[in-house]
Amino acid sequence: MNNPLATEVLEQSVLPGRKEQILSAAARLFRKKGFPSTTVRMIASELGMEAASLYNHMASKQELLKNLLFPVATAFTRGMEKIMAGKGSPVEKLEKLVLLHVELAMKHPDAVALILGEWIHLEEPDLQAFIRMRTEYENSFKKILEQGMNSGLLHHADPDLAVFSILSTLHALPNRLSRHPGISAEKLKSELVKSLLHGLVRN
Amino acid sequence: MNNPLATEVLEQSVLPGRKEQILSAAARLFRKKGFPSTTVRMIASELGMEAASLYNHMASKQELLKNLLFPVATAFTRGMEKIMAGKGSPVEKLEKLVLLHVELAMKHPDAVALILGEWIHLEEPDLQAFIRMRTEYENSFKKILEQGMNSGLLHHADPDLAVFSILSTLHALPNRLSRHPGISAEKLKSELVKSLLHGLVRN
DNA sequence: GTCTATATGTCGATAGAC
DNA sequence: GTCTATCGACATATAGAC
Repeated sequence: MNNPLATEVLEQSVLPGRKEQILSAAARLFRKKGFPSTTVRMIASELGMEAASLYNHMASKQELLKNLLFPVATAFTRGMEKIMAGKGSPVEKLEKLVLLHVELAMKHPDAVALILGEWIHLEEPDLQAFIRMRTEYENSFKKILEQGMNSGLLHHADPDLAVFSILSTLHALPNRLSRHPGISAEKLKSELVKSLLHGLVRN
Repeated sequence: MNNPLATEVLEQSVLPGRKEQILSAAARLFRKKGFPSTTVRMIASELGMEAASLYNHMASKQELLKNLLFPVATAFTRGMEKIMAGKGSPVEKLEKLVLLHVELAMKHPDAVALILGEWIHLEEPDLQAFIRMRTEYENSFKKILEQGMNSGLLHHADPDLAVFSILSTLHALPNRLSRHPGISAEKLKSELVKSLLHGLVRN
């Protein structure tokens, strides 16, 4: 990881410093209004300061986006590595992946929400780096699905389409959480596993 | 419908006039770069003209977004009404809904892609009107799911979460199509039905 | 209907006082 | 570390010639 702030941001210390406050406000605004429509004046206003003062804590607005997206992407990558290296059947690994998405979405709803659409506003070379991380994550996901299909635990289906289908839902989780708050991670995970893995139609 | 262009746009005449060319270029750019980051100069440039000339065919950039989003929303609403009024079991209706999303995503990938995230850039009162249409669509979707659960055709599950899960995937369909082109609508629909309705895990 | 020229506003970012 | 003041770039949209 090329960003020393990553763990700091995601572990969200109890007494956030100015940098953490700025990132938090930026995440909320980027999510609500989109990155290009969010002005540095808005971010400053959320913290009761002037726009110029922000530049004592950051280099640019673009840096804020980068420092939100990469810690999230790294957290997903680390989670995937841990799950792939661990024991368990492919089905159990898929359940762990669902839980990973649920937990990160609950812990950092605004930052996680940005991976749905705001990553397109990254500038090079960060944009390519981000896409690369996403592709690797999807490939790992597909590998687990293929293992499940080859071992007979899962029905045979187009693995690319299955990855797309499951990840489309998991990426949208922050939207779901903001509309229906107060659900537990375990409950949400088990409902998602039912819907995503076991299907709705009765046999 | 308050917009006389709607059917015209979605039916995409074989010899598109200037207005249709502008909407088509705008949709492609709004999708690729986002609405706020797309400039009217870019749209004009795609058609080999100057930005000022665009204003002979439109009132504002905002109007372009509106004239792309509402025809799409209306097409989904009309499709839903037709399916709900028709015959068939809840499961068959769900399959028809999947096909509706597949066909609209294939016919108008750029415009349909905008309903994923760009609708937030609508201005009032259009924003409220759009959200209302979306909520009604989701309620109809939920009603069909509940009918399936009550009649024993579907497993009992949280209907709100099921709607969220299925629609998250269907809304992302344009992304899937741009990455894996060349698939037939019927093939894509049947794979999605397998993945979304029947589940992956073998019993 | 398209052009050049421009009005008007806001953006991200910097300079320099305190 | 926060402020006021401001720069230069670029945005949407308009005016008016052709």
